[in-house]
Amino acid sequence: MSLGVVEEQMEIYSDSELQNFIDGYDVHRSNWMRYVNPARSLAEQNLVACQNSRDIYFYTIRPVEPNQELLVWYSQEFAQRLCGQPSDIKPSECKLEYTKQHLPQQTRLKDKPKEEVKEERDKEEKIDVEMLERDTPPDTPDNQIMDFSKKVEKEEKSDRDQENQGMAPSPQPEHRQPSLDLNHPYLPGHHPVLPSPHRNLPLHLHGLYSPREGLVSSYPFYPQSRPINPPYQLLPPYGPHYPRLLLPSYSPPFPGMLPSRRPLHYSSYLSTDGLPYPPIGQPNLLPVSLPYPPSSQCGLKELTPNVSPPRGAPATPDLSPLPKPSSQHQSPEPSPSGCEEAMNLSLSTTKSSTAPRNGPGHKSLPYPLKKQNGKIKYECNICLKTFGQLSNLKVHLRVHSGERPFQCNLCKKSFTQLAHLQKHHLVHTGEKPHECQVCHKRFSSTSNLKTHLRLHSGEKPYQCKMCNTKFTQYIHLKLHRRLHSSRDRPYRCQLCAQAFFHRFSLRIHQRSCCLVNSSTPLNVHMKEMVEHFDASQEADTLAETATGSQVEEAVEHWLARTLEGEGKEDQKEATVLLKALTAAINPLLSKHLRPLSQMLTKL
DNA sequence: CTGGGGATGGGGCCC
DNA sequence: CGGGCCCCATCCCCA
Repeated sequence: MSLGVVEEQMEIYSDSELQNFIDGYDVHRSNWMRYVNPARSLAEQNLVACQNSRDIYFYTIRPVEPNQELLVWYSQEFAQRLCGQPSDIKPSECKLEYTKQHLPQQTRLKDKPKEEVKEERDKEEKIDVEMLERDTPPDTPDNQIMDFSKKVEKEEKSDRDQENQGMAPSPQPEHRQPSLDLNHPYLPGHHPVLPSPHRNLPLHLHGLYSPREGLVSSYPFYPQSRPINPPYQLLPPYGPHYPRLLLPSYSPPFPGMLPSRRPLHYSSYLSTDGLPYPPIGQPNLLPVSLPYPPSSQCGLKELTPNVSPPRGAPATPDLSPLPKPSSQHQSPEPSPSGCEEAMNLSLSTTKSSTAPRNGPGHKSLPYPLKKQNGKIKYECNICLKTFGQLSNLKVHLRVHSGERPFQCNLCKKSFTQLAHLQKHHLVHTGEKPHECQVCHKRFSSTSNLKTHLRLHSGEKPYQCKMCNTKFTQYIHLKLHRRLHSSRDRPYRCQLCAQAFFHRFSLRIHQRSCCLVNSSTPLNVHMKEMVEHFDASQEADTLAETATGSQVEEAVEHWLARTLEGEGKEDQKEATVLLKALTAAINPLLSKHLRPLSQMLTKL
């Protein structure tokens, strides 16, 4: 096998109905045909394909040596034969649709009048041979291949008949190098295309469809208005926080293997356990791209193309992560229609079944939808945050992608939002538009003014729960807390090593939260409460020899003070905790401790 | 150590 | 859908 195994998926349509389907993805179901690749030239081919009715046959035209790649040259003759078979499909009605996302717009060809005639004939009946392709790192085991294929899209009329060999970029030596493939099979739509003819040309279709024959290609992510040369030439490096492996929106090759979607993080895919896909042999060789599109032109106006590219590569919508499996396709059968449906769990497809399929978003909505309280929420697939508006999510995604489209032309700092850049400009101008009405001191930001206003109002919203010291700024409270943690705590629990200032605190701790499963959230909360009480004024004023009832009284007092102004839910929870605490404090109540602990655990 | 201010990040929401 | 505005949170620096 040469570098870059290309596996194909071929679909034969008649009257827009899937008639036959050859699946080369499922290693368990496919045969040798999955290893058939497109030849780059006529001379290279060692395999010839032909269609007979709804079947596709391949035969060798020369000896195929071991480890030699199976290569098919889809010649013009083949196209004619394909359409001319005595099937129920008339030759003149043959149409092949082919789309590659990363096909550059340059490869499109101008319409030719002949094609229009053909289009008329297309209306009667047609064959759609969909070829899906994926590139695989050369040494990726077959059973460890992720589906990088890009499903063929229907094209709009204007996109039809635009391709022929002559105007396509001249073939170059094939670059089936991992370094390319690993980064770019899912180049964002506005990103450039790899130099490889494998990307630049619909290699499968070399010679298969001349313009006369109505080769149809559509590049839904390369709208005509989109500049050919994108501002960012290559996928920029990613921040370490960003998942190296992101899934395309394309449905999995093994739908039945999909686990329940919830909760599903990207990390889930990275895990070796319960992979929805076959294990990935070499994750580093997998395509790296973002699951979401950039905010299209948004922000780019702020950045000239030659400035440092965003760290996160914007991606096309169909780079979205896996759509959530729906109940409609529980079948493990990897049918193409199933794939389609899985992909169609998208906003765009819910709009209208008659909507053109060629636009971005046809295949999948890169923004998983969620319903919360009857309202549609857009969920970030990376951190699972939800947003009420799609635009908010899009902006948020820059956090993960590292995209910072708004750059200051003075200091070259870049920002995720235009508003942030605008605020930043005040640094350079020295402008302080926000004035304190009390002391007339001016501030550059409203938030800083608000913080300042607390000085006048005396408001100190940040209070240390351990010592009740209040602060105007949260950062001050955080710094203050370090003091508590640095103090010596002589009483250490032998079970969990937690230390306390007071012996009675240790006693409460050992009789309550350390007795039950310490990993339950409520128990963790309880541990914190004991810890806070231990550092409180009430605890400090208690003698180490205090009786159980005295400790209990101090706890109640501390809790009441702490809960001042807290919400009812917090108070209710605290009440439960208090019962547990007092039970632990008072030996007479200790007999109730176990059921109480069990109750807490269940909570 | 506390407190004040500057600067920035990021989300919500309206237009 | 994106821009604009507002808000809160956070970090850093310095007195």
